[in-house]
Amino acid sequence: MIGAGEPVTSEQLAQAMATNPVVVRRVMAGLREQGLVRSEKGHGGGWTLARDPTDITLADIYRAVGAPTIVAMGHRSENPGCLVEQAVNDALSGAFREVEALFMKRLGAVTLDALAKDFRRRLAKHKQSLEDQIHAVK
Amino acid sequence: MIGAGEPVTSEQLAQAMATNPVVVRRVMAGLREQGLVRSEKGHGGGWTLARDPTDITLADIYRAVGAPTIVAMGHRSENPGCLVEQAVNDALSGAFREVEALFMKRLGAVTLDALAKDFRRRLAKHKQSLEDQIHAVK
DNA sequence: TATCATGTAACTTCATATGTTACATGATTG
DNA sequence: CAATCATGTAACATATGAAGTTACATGATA
Repeated sequence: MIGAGEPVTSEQLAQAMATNPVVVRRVMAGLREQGLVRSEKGHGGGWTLARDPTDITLADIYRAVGAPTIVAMGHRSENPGCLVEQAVNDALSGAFREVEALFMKRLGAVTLDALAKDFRRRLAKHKQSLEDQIHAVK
Repeated sequence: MIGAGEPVTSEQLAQAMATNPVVVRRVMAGLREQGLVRSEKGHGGGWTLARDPTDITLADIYRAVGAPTIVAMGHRSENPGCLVEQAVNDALSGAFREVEALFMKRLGAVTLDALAKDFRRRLAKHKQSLEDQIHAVK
C-alpha cells in the first residue's frame, strides 16, 4: 500500500487521484523541500515518507503546499495606499492571526497515521459492501 | 462624505476604488439583497445605507458578498467518492466549523461605524502630513 | 422629453490552477 | 556500457473564474 515501505511512483499516485504525473511531482516537490518525503530516481524509485506517519500532520502539509492556495483570505496587500483598506486591515489583522492559529492547531491534530487508519477502515467497509451486493444478486 | 445622507453613485464609488461602475453595481446588488443598502434611480439617485452604520458589521457584508469567494478553503466536494478525501473531510469538518465560527465572530465585532471613524482619523492624519510636507518645502 | 442612474445581459480580458509535452538527469539492471 | 525507468523541470496548452467593458433597457427626476 502507498506510503508503506516500497517507493510509489508519480505515475501510480497520479492514477490514484485521477490527475497527471507531472502535477504530482510539482506538489511532491514542495513536500520534499519541507523534508516530509524523499524521492528516488531509476528502477524501483519513486516517493517515500521521510518521517514517521505518526509524526506528520496536516499542518506540515499545509505549510508545504497549501499556504498560498488555501489562505486566499486575509493578507491582501500588506501596505495599501487606500485608507479604507488600511482601516479594515487594522481592524482584522488580529482576527486573521487568531483564525489562522486555530486552523493550524486543528490541522496539527491530524496525523497521517490517523488518516491512514481511517482510510483502511473505510476501505474494508467498502469491500464488504461490494461483497454484500454480489451475494444479494446471487 | 460617502455613506452619510446623500446617495452616492456607482460612478463615484468606482472612481474611489479604482474600478468600474458595473463591478460596483454587481457587488452592491448582493448587499441590497441582504437589506444592507438601498438604491435609487434617476436624478440624485445612487446608493445609501439601509441600516444604521453601528448596526452593520463586516459579518453582514461577508455573508452578502464574501462567502463564496473568501472561504475557498474547506467544503470541497461534500460527498466525495474518494476514500482518502472522505477521511480528510471527516477529520476536519469540525475544525472548519470552528474556524468559520471564530472568523464570523471577529467579523461581527467590527461595525461600519467603527471603520468610518478610523478612516476619518487616518484621513485627517494624511492631510496633516501633506501640509507638513508643503511647509517643509517652503 | 431630456437627462441621469441603476439593472443586466453579453462579451472581453486577465490571472491562476491544472494538464500536457518534451527532454535532461540520474539510478538500476542485464 | 547500453537499455530502461523514474524524477526534475521548462515550456506550452487548456480551463476556470474574477474583473472589466460595452450596450441597452428601465425607471426617476427636472
